[in-house]
Amino acid sequence: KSRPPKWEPPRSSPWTVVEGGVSEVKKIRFQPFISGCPTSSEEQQFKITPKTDVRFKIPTQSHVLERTQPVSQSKLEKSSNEMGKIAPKQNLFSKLCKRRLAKLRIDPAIDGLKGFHDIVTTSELQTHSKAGSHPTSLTSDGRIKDAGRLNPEERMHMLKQAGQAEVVVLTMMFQDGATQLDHEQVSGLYPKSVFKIVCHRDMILCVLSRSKLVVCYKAKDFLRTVLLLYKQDLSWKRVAGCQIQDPRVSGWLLDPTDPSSCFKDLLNKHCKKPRATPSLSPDKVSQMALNYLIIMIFLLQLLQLQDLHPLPKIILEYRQVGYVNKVYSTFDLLVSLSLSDVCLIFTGKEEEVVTIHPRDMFIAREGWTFLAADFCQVELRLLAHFSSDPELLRIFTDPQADVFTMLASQWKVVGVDEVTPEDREHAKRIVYSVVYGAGRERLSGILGVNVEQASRFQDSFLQTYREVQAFIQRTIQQSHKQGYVVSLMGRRRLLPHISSPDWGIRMQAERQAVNFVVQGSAADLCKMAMITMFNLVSSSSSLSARLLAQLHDELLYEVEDSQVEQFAGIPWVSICDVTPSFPLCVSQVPLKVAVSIGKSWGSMSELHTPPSVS
DNA sequence: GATCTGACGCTACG
DNA sequence: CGTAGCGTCA
Repeated sequence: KSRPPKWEPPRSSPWTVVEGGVSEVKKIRFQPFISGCPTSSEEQQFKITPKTDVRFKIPTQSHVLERTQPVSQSKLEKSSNEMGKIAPKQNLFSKLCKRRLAKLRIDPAIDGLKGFHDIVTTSELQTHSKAGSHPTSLTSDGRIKDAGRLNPEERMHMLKQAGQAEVVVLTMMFQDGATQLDHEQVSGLYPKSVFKIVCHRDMILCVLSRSKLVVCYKAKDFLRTVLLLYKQDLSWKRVAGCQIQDPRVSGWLLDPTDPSSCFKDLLNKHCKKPRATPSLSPDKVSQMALNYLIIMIFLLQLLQLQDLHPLPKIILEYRQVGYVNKVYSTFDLLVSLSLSDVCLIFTGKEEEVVTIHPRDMFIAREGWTFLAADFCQVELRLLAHFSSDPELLRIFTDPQADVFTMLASQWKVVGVDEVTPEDREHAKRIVYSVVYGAGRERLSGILGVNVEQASRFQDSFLQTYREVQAFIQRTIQQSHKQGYVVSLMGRRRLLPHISSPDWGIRMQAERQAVNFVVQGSAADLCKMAMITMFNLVSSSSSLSARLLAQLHDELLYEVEDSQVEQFAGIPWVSICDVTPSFPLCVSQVPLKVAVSIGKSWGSMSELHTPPSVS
């Protein structure tokens, strides 16, 4: 009887599609689905001595599902029966998946899972066949209509209504007929004029293509699910403009302290405004209610995590093994390993050692290419912008030159050509350390010299870039005065400890102030670029690139091979300053974006250096 | 007994 | 020096 929580305060929403799902971990844990991967029975404790090739497949298994056995109808029913009686509780499995996959930062659901289609089709079939004969809560309610069974005119009518409605409420429906909205909740909210529709594809698309508000519990999951269901003939662009809100989140955003902030309140708040009717007569309420449509989405519990991505299963199996090797006992550790480091794997049997560059594990789909856009030294450039330091600006005027290389050569007193990558990294860390206010001791630790020398270096650095120091002082003063600092796009950071009597605490707050202005602004920049790119791609009819990951100042895209050139040709540098309020367009600091491409993340090579814009 | 939380440690990145 | 994430453990 217990269903997923209804209007509980927002928690970090995992990306589960349907909460609950499989009742027993055992049942799903060991489904053999990779050729070469050991199979197992449910109870049996087993040891796997994986073949090397299996292990190598792990990172590259973006298409594992193609090999997934089609789910049989009987299996469907079995799982649905299990579902019906067991209260959905987040199980170990989903938890694991959540945690592991979060690490990859690559959305597993919208990923290219071609094999998924089979399952989807089956589930749709069952959706429709079951809908008619379905339970009590569905058929007994005359307001519910199965869109799949409507005749064309009726369907047109429904679509029209969906298009006209002021607000559309979406809810997923479970197999026993329960929804994310209580029945009472629904009825109480909109007394007689509510339409419920067991949803149909066109309906969903129609609703999502609207520009008006759509309210949906677990909005993100819903969108993801829809994209997954119709991925074969629906581009995400089609729904890119939809406004879909999760009432929990939205309600919470409206007022985090108000526990009653919920679905109902959200609707009220949203709908009262445009109508501007302070007092609502019963008539008006029902009139308004006509403008709502409640659409139910019938989903099968089949849409479980393990169907979305092969990785969780693999991880689980390897977890069972328990000894990928002595050092890295679980696979997840391998994933979270330093991306720049080399990872050693010792195979169990033989004494053979293989080396893997963790970034190599991420490869583009067939016919696609990774394209990374890196905002070179944004933070330093922003520092130059904020401080207007002539020396620093001068360094950035040459678009070809590498700042840290120059600084390194200056520091080590060697030619620019002689600077090793290590030197460069070294210089980089030193520069940032000094700028952000590292103390003498700390600096000497990083620098690897004694405190005396570190102190000298620090002084000489700040002497060379006088305006930088002035900027730091300015920022600190400002933070003292107003208690907060502001980033480039106006984001504020409050610094409650800025006036602390404790010297240590106060100094820390001051360093944070300086750091935030620069680092926070860099983050603003990157986000602006992401938004601009999103709009650019979604409004383009041809481009199909997807953003895969954002690592600080690098945006990683997956681009169709044929579009690589076009995509790379995008004026990346000007991507950031489309906002009218963006001050950098009048700044004297040129930005630089390095575009690199590669078939795997580990083998990216720079494409070209676009001319900078000043 | 299972689950949540916060401190701490580690890494990467600037 | 700061930020961030994630894992462990009490």
